[in-house]
Amino acid sequence: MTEHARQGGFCCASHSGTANVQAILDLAEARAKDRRVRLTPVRRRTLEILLQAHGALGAYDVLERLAAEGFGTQPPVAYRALNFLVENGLAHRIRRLNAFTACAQPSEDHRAAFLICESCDSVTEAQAGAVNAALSAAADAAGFALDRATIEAVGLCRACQGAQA
Amino acid sequence: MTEHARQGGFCCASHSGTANVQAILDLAEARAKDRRVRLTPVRRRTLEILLQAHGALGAYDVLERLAAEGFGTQPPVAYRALNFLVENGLAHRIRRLNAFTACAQPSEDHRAAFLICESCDSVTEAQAGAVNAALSAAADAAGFALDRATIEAVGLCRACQGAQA
DNA sequence: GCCTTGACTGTTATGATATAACGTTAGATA
DNA sequence: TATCTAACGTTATATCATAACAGTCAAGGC
Repeated sequence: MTEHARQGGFCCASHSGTANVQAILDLAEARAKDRRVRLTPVRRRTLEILLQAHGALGAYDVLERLAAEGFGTQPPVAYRALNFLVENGLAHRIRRLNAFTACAQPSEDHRAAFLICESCDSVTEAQAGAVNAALSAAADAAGFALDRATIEAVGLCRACQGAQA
Repeated sequence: MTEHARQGGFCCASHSGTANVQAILDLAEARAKDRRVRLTPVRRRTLEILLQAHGALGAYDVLERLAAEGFGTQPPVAYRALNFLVENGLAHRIRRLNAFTACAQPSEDHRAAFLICESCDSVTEAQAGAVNAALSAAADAAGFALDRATIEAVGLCRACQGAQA
């Protein structure tokens, strides 16, 4: 699974609009200040790497890039930065892919659901308000105190549906 | 994470009622016949192991038990049996725990959601009809052709809420 | 400004999870 | 029974993740 590479070909509209990247980095800075945590160089660079990536990146993919730029070369370097970003709502962990992706709308406390394309491995954040509401209801019914949830859908993205048809 | 052991203490009502185990095994046999697949000894035993377990088991936990009973000793033995069960709707993979659990209601094509207790690691299947409906709607809205989904909630089960209060 | 303190970084080492590939065995079926 | 394919068990290796520790740096008290 080393290659989550979707490097070639066209890019989905929602990702890596350059303006957007800058906006998110600014927001990350602001949030760090708010929360009294530090968006250090590795952390910031890790976020940039995720933002520039098409689709989700594995921790070792991120590590490779960080190492190439003079940051540490060992797994904990990547995992720590990634965990920081996840804890601070700047990135998400995609469990099905053992991978991470930048949060597309870090401004909302949005408890995202993810749409993972089986064909091109792209990951899209979906509006998950209704899904989470339904899940809350199901949890309530079971007497379960819900804290957080992983919601990951697998299927075909719009582009790949066309390609397969 | 080798020890998902919740061996001691009381048992949740939904699991390992012995009668229930037999019923599920019978159903598994029937389904195998239906589908023209074989519920071989390893596969059957693997299902039993999952049914007898409290909570989810890691592949290596299952392997250990299988090996002790004279089945193969290497990881693929467990993974193949577990994947067979998952593919045939007799077990579920819990990604957050890197673990597997027997399906509690294999008779329904129920696309389950899971409620994972942070305190005791118990895993409960929840009614997920509404959740899946909401997810389908969100996928539709994004032009995404949904095939299947992972829905895993983390929080506190009823018993552990009491214990923590 | 200087020192203390705690957070952060990078490292070594190891643990945990998962699969590829191949030869052998056993079931189905013609 | 001969043949074919699915399943099994193995070796080997890939992949993902964290524990523990030493050195470094930034922020706040003095």
